[in-house]
Amino acid sequence: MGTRLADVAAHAGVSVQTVSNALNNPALLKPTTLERVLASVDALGYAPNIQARRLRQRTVSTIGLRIEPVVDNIASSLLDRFLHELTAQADELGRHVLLFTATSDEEEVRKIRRLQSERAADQFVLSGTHPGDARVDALLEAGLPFVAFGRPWDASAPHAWVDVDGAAGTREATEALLDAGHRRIGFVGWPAGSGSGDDRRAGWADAMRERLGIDDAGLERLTARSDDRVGEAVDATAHLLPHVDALVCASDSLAAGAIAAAAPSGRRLPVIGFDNTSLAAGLGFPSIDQSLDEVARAVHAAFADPTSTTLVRPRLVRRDDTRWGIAPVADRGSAPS
Amino acid sequence: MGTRLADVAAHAGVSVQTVSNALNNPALLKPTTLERVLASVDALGYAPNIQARRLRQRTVSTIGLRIEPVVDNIASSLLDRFLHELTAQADELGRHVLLFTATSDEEEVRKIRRLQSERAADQFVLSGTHPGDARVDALLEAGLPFVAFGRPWDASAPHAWVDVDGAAGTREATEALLDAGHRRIGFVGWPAGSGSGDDRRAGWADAMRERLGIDDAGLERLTARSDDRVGEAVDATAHLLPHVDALVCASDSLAAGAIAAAAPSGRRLPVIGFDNTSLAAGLGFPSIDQSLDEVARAVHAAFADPTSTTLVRPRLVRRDDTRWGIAPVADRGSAPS
DNA sequence: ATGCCTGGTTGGATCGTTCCAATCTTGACG
DNA sequence: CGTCAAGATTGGAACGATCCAACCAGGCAT
Repeated sequence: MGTRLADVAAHAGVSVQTVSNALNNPALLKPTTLERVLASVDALGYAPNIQARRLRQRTVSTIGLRIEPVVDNIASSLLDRFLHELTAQADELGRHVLLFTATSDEEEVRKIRRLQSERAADQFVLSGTHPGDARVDALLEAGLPFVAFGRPWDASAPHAWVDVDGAAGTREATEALLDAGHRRIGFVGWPAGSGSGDDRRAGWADAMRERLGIDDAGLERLTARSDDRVGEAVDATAHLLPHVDALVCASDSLAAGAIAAAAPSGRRLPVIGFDNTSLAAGLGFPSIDQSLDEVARAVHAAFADPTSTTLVRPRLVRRDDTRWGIAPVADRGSAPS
Repeated sequence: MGTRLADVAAHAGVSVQTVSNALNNPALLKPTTLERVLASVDALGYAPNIQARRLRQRTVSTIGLRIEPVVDNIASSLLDRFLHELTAQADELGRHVLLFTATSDEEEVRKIRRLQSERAADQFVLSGTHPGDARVDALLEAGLPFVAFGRPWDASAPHAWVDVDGAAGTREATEALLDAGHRRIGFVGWPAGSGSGDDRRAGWADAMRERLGIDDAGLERLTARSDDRVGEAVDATAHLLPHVDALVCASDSLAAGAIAAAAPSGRRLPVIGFDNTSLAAGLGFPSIDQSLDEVARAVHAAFADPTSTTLVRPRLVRRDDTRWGIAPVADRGSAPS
């Protein structure tokens, strides 16, 4: 509990500084002294007072991360998983993760400023960057060290970022369906202009263009758009269903909506979601997983190298659950002709 | 950035101590000085160095909380929501939340010890306490300040805790179904012996006994049990379906399984889940919500009063979504005779 | 022997705040 | 007009670590 460096020093018969060196710079000590000191350290169960260290070193190695207030939506689970990975890895790197909440981007920037100036955190992660994001420029201008989870849509200066290659994910999903014999593969996405939504559609579109030679007009006819809610997606996909034999979706909510829309007909329609949330796991449909462990790894690395930029490749998680009339991806039997 | 108490003091023409008092104990100052000092404070944009304060005060007002490593399950989302609430309220109380991960209860205790002795956190939340939980006794013995989220199943000494009254929740759900005219209301739960699982079943059982006079044998015939996975729940509820006209479930996963099992028949069967996770929101079935905001509030309060024990009442969230053949709770039309 | 260098070790100052006790004001009152 | 108490302000010592520069022993060259 209350053992200080001085106690260990007295116990080992050396100076305070030597004990400090034993822990932080062991190479400086004569091997025999080192051994003796370390023995005293764990004889007394000493652990350094982290606050004192931080005060002296003028660094807190703490990552500040905003989390959203609770809402009844599904999207947040993605950030939660990222948070878990980030924390697990931070443990090993001797970093800490400090959470705070904010209800708007402006408030987030204010709180980051505050945390920085009161030295509660000295590194920040901006998650969910989007086109027109004012946070990036605000932090750049203030000279605050941060890594963005999300590519720079329109930042005025370069900065460290990590993002998931959504297009690569939907492309993989689309090609898996093509390989399984499907041809009329539809896409259910969000309204245009959302950055990552457009990115996800692009992967599907590219694959369809390349492999089947479909033109833009044709692609548009295979596309449905809806806000990210199951209920709305049900309605939005209804008109698309007669014309497709498989679906790639920009999110699991949309996928769930599509499945709900298709269920009454009794058809076996392969549907692939995005983000691999609990919704996909629960309903049992395949989904594209964002590899958040890799994202977290890249974020940690980016704190050391502020010029780093990383695009992580997501991977398709297959599921062979056939409840709800969901057909597994590789189920050739469900592919017409 | 680097403005210190001393800078403010110089600017305002007072001593360092006076500035400190202005911020922490304003009543001590003459109103005119107070005003002058505060003016200097925000003229210079001063924010106290939190590390220095913690070092001096020998207290860090930081709550340590373990989060589970990522797994593909649904249960974790509950803890995540609790985390969000806890954090949001901590912000306002000047507390911080520090996360760490552990893969076993033993590791959790070790890490808590460590965080305590290095003064990284000085308050802890133990979540998901269960019968036979060794963590509680370990922390009690070590004299570490903690609040349990979960009642004390077999702790050897009293301690602060907060829990959700699961029985009250399932009772409310059951009574809502009874009021809607249902009589043969089944229960889908976990294998006996899980503490909170037994608690949730008790609420349903009590209501059925009191209102319909069903005996234990009868209740047992209306019960299905399954591990907390959608797939298993589908199989486990199959035999129950012919004998019930509504279901109360111990979790949303179980509810989703029950709904999946009932879907093929085309029946409109009201199903109520527990925890109000994204699965319930996504599929659109009613669920019992744990009121995690109240839980978080009680946890914060318990840190101030270590003898505090709180049982929070959950509330039924109704949904009138009829996809999947889920009937809304109050839908009399679906209630037979 | 004197000086010099290098590997080990040490003392003292410092990070920025709050605690504690002492000092200075002020005003009321005999 | 001096005394005393309460009110307001202040100086200095902590909190517990690391930084920095200085010290010491001894091996080697001069």
